[in-house]
Amino acid sequence: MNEQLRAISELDRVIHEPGRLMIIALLAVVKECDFLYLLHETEMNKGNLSSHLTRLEGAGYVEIEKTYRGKLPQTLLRLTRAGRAAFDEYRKGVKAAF
Amino acid sequence: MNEQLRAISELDRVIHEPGRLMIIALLAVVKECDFLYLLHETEMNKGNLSSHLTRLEGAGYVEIEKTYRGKLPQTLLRLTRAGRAAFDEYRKGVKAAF
DNA sequence: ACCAACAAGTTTGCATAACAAACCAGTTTA
DNA sequence: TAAACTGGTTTGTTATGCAAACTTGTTGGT
Repeated sequence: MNEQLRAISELDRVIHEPGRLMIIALLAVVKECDFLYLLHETEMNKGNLSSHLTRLEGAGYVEIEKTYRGKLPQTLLRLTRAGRAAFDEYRKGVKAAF
Repeated sequence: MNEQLRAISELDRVIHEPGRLMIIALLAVVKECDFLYLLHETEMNKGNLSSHLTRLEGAGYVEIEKTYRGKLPQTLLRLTRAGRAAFDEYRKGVKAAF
């Protein structure tokens, strides 16, 4: 297998999924945001966004903090250190593949 | 949605799958090859490779020609014009996303 | 001549995964 | 006080990727 194909085959599938890639790319820039911001920015539906976030949390890439804004629930999201590292790695892989 | 996210969300899912991305990246370079070459080069198993190729054929991205090498069957693969165009588009999307 | 092993793929079955609809707890508005 | 809205989560269905098993034919051994 050549280098290009190797790079492709080693891409992190958790990050590779476009829905999650959008989430991570956003969090990499804004550091922290809430569920609704992600919802509007990514144009996903709520169920979808929720499950992708849960998946990212399970992978240790995203931190989910549940709090309140006034009396309404609010979910805050941040990239973990591991998440940032995985994203950097993913980008290196993409660069290597193209 | 910002430009980066738009680019991500519009990535062609048929091409985005790493298995198929490897196939297409290879075919984009070599123009034509056979099943076994792809098999060894991508390190997939046969079943997997076969179904990805069928999917790519269904999308109109790859042409499958069944022939013989001596008495043994041989399957030749080429990118179609549409396949090349889709791959170019995909790469533009990736560039735009990172 | 016959049977086992191999070549080149394809089909089948299963476990995940993505997606959207339905749901839920609490809050604000009319 | 009931209807509608907020901010999500859970559930159910569909699709997908994957590998094991199968298929069709060929070659090799005895």
